[in-house]
Amino acid sequence: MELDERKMTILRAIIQNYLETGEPVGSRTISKYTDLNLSSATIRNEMSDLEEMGYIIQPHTSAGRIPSDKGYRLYVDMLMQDKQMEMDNLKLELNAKSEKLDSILKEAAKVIAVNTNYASMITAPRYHRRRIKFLQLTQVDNASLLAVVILEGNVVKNNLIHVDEVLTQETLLKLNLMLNTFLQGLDIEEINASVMQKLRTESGGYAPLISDILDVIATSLENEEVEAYTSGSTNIFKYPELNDSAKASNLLTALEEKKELTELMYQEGDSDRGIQVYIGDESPIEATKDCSVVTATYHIEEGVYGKIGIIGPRRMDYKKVVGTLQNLMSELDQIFKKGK
Amino acid sequence: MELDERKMTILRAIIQNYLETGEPVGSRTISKYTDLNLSSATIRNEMSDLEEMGYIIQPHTSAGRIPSDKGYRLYVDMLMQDKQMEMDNLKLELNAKSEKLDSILKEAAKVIAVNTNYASMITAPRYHRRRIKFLQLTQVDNASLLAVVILEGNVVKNNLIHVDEVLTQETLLKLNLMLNTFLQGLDIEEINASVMQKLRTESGGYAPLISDILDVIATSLENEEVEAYTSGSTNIFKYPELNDSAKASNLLTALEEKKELTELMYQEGDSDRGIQVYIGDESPIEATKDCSVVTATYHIEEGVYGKIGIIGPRRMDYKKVVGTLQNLMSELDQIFKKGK
DNA sequence: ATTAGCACTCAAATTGCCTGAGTGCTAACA
DNA sequence: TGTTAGCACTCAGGCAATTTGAGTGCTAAT
Repeated sequence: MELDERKMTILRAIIQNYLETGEPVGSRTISKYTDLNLSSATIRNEMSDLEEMGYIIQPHTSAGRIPSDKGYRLYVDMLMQDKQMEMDNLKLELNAKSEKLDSILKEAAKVIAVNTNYASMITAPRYHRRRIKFLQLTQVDNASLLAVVILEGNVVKNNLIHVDEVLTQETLLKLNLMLNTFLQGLDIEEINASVMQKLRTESGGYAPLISDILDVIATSLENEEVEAYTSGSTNIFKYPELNDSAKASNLLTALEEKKELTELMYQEGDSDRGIQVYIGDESPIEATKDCSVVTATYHIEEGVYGKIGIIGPRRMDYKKVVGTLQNLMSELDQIFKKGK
Repeated sequence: MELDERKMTILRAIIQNYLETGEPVGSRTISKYTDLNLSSATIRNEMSDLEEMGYIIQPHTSAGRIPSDKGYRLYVDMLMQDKQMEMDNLKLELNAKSEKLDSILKEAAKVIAVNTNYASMITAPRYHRRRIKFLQLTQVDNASLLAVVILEGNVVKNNLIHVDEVLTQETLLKLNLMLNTFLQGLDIEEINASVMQKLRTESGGYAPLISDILDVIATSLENEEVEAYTSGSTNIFKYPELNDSAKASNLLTALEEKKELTELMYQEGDSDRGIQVYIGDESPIEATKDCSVVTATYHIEEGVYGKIGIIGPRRMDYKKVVGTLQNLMSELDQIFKKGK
């Protein structure tokens, strides 16, 4: 059987109607809805065909039809082809003077959630391949040193390190110089045993201190779970089909834990494949089997990028979501470019 | 009418039973439950009295009784009097080497949520009256300065500031020295116009830069919404009485927004009144009208403290919750004392 | 190829009935 | 005078029967 023009029109009508109402849609509705001027009976025949082909489903005999995952998939693929999305013009309202990564991200998550009425999540750029740009030790008081590490992309990490002795200004200066000389430009994985060994011998009497410092820096950078911010998770209550307590609880737990979702977002290998859409069972993780997830990538610079995700019901307004994401992506790209 | 010993026993029995089951409790249950050896009929009479006094409520004719807010209140007050709480011994598993405030707090929130099976929230210590301990500018690259501010309690804040010119090492050193001399030991509110004026004149050619810097520092410290972390918000699904979608949605929104809850926690003026319990309508905020909220204070040092809150159903296991909070409070107090 | 008509199906809402838990009251008892 | 047994009454919740209405599939006519 062939998926001709008319069948497509009908399918699209079914999907769009279902997106709006969330109720199974019947033949009569379609007959009025479209401008095909066909009677409900004809539509019925076509719908029967569409069902046979697997694009729509009858939840039970004598109910209307709803799109299957396959149907959604077709619809989404069509959408993605005509790139011309209408975008509402969203703006991040940010404190321009000082750029704080996390507040940008939080804001972005919120903007998305509010605009789309779905749940959103955004991950901080991944440390992976992020290089050390600058590094500094400072004596804060008798017992503690402050270690500040700035990574490419101007991500700042700081750690307090407890020490037993007070270091002189001179020693600190020496240590700082040394640390920077040896570590600048390296990414975390490149700080291997040989580099560390060299540092230790160079440091003269301060080998144990250096070890400590490297240790703290390394663990604080490595152990870093990818930071992630969610927003609008309660939006899911707006969609009755997610609104039974078991499903809602699962989803909310996933949103609270974030870990699994982060994996989902990064799971397509490391490359940036633009906007990805997971419909229902297509998703590799259990928690979102009843939802759709749309993810996108934003860039800070070569090899440093983060992800944005939108989680909503299967009958998500894909058009709007994709548009919003594209918009936000470019907005973020711009912000980070300016920051450089 | 008087609330004699026997009535108290019965009331306590009713509450305890209701805490366990969540179902209205009837006279027969109590007759068996307590060791008073009274028939259900007698209990009925007593219950009728208790209801008249407002300690218990009948959700509908011919159902059992449930505690009223007044009843809970009495129960909680009694609890608070015999301080001897059993505490399960919870331990924060923390990376001992570097102490990062936010990870301690996150961990604490989680520990509470897991231990109690309620939702928890913890706020970072309030900046209020927090003094500047140390302050440093560093040139990161051609276009940006890094400003690190360490506050009492070893809370570290950092900000990148964009500049147009490259400063020499010497200038930086001078600026740093100056900033520290003038600002050390001040709290945010003490940085007033006169201090700023003095700084500007002292700085010679760098007045505009200084203004910028002060601006960034001040706004970043002032605008800081009190940071707050929540955990276990999905625990509320475990309690059927909160589990209808309207209530759940409200509560979860409040937990996500955090703002209102933060206000609740700090609303009792600034002093530390130990453990506070808000039962149902006693709470000043709308979102928790169907819940109980228990808050406690932990201390970092004089005048610097944060709050912990537990949000659960009215029939919360107050005994356990209060115990857990006391335990955690002392645990936190200890951690921060060690850190000093 | 399209349509009107009709019989059929099934979920959801409505109704009525029953049951069991629980109460309040009264009269009897210690 | 406080306690208890007994009984009538209430009401939520569960269950089954019934109705309703939206929607389908099929067939015969156009």
